[in-house]
Amino acid sequence: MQVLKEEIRDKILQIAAQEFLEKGFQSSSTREIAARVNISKGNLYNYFSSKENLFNALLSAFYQEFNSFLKQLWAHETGENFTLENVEWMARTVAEFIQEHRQEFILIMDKSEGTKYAGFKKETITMLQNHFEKNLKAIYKSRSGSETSIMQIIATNFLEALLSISKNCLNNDQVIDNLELYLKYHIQGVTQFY
Amino acid sequence: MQVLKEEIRDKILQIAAQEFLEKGFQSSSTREIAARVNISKGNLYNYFSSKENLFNALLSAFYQEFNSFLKQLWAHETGENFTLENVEWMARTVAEFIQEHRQEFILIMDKSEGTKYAGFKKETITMLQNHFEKNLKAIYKSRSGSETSIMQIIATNFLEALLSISKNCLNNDQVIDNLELYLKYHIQGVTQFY
Amino acid sequence: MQVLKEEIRDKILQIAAQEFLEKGFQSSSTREIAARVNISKGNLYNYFSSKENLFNALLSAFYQEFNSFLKQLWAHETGENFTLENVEWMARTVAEFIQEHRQEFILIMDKSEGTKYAGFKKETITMLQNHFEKNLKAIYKSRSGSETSIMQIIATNFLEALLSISKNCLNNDQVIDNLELYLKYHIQGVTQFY
Amino acid sequence: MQVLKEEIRDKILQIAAQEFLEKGFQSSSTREIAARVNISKGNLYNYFSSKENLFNALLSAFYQEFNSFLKQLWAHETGENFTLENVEWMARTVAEFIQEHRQEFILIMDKSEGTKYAGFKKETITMLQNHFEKNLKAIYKSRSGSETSIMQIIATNFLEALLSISKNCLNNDQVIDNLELYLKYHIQGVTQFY
DNA sequence: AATGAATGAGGCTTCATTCAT
DNA sequence: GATGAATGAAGCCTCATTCAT
Repeated sequence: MQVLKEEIRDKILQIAAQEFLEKGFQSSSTREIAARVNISKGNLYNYFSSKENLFNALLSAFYQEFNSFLKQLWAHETGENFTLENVEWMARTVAEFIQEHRQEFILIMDKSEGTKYAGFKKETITMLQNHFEKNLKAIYKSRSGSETSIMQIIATNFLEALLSISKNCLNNDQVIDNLELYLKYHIQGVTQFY
Repeated sequence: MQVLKEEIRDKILQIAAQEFLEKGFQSSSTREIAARVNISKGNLYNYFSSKENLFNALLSAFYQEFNSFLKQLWAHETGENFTLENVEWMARTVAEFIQEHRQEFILIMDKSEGTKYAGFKKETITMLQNHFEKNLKAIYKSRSGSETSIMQIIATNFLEALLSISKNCLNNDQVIDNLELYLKYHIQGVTQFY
Repeated sequence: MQVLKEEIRDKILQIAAQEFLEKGFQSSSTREIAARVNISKGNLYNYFSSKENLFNALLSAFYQEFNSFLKQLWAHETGENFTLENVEWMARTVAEFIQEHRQEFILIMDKSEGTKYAGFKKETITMLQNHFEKNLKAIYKSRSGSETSIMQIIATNFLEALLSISKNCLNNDQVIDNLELYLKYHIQGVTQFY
Repeated sequence: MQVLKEEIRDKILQIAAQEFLEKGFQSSSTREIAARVNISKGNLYNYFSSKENLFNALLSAFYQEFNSFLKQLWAHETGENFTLENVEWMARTVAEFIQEHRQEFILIMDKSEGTKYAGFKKETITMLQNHFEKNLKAIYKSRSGSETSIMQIIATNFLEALLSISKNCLNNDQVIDNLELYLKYHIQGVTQFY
């Protein structure tokens, strides 16, 4: 029954990802993961030193990449963001990223309650919101600190759209297609505020 | 004694709603709820036969109402859905509904992991999607069962927008304001598809 | 089988004390304690919120008392410490204290590795050592910080003598007898250093 | 290969001794020992068939030696035990022994909880006690089996003094110095009982 | 109806030891 | 001999639920 270490490690990561995706971090159990991997509870800890650690192993690389990715995205912005060219470029860029990081994106945004990434979704939405609020017509700006801005809602939407695409799209073309359509929808909807 | 019982039952429901809203179903504990209600753990089970049962009690009425509400909403649709008048009416109607059912809406959509309502959000999105897909230009229709339609994404967005508003808006005016803005954004974005 | 709460609580404390005395804190197990008390693991935690907490419950009162006791003891010192009268008084005082706190004294001094009391023995010995080093002939004083003073050894001895008596003496008379003898031994042995 | 084996075996023993001294038998882990020796956990079991076995290997030789040493010590006793000469001889003899067997002495007396040597300290104290009780004035003799003799306490002290010196003294001169001082203290204190 | 003690399964984790390679 | 993956019992603790009172 001796199996190569890499194989088992990969299988753990794969099954853990499935479990976490299905139930979220808190509701997943190491016992269940070990059982599905077909190893003993104890052996799991030869590969990952804790449940949270196992979760992090799925995300730490992604975390770095995602932040770089966002920077790169904002950097590309010019005065003419909504040209056809630009939208297409953005759709392709984001689509590629999503395609490669489907699982991680969902995990970090939607399944990380109880881990150090728990607040990441909110942070990202706030970042998007701040970004969206630049150049906003004065009339639509959030009036006082405690009030909700329409841009918070739209930023949430934006992230949820990416999540939705991550959850449901299987191949790259689909992702690009849907993203482009979504961006058109978003841009057309959003122009009235600028 | 009947009166007393009703009081306790109501208080349990109220506190339980708070707990579930804060922590979600799985991470809430009957112990904590009983403690905050100021009754014994045992007595809780005289009112609700299980934790899930208590959760359901918060939602069963809402579940019916929500479905009726949606039907009523669709029923009102005419050929001219996107008139100013219509949008305003819809914003007011939905705002009123949200205002009255804030808690239940958030609970059923976002805090029901581990209960029989766990899949309700997905179902609702599918229902919205189907609705949105009526009258859609042929070119945008989802091509096969397993593929994602742009309308699935937009339906997700729609629901998330309502959730975001539910979570963040405190008074009715705010809800209406934000809903109207969101609907404008949504409609303007969406018209290209029809 | 329903038993009064106090009875169970007392039985837990009693059995826990036995276990801790036999094996020390670290090597004792909550499972074993619960089994010997004849309750479930879970029920133990209705009475004490953790293993360390259970240990502390055995000692917290004693900890206060012991410190007061030492202060009281030092306060009584005069220039003529080694009079027959004084020694007898001290023997009686300490004997009484030990008689009442046999278990706690042993637990805190010898069985507390892994708890917040782990360092208490060392601290107490240092305190005794400092006390003994007052009025010491210059020649016997510890020469540099890192070297051992004979008074450290004698302080250790002093504490171990009390421990030995705690562990082995059953009735009050015995305790007094042995303490008096020990004090004579100690004093006669120690005078040469002053 | 024989040479290699011996080297590893020795290194295991050396590191194990350090670990056991630091943490005691129960709290030391084979994993840590193997890691510090730079061999695999599995290989450790080629040299020692269990954790306890490894502990025993550190002590079995010493166990014999210690008993011989005590016999030799007692054998040297004459009617005039407390002459300056005698005390100096004893201090030197014991000091030499301690200096050579520091680790083993501490291990067997203070770090053997959970091994077959757990009771050795008590046994040794009893042996010392019996020795000290020879020639004791009748009045001080322990009266019945279950009662404590002052000599039990003093024997405990004696052993603890040796332990204290073992733990704290670094070079031979210090050991001799402190032992001599302790013996003076002990003898001067003890003569009253004879 | 009310209490809260009691249960037992399950949660995460560690560790001595075994065993296939 | 050597490796280190694998095991499984045990460790501490939590929690929904039941039950004697």
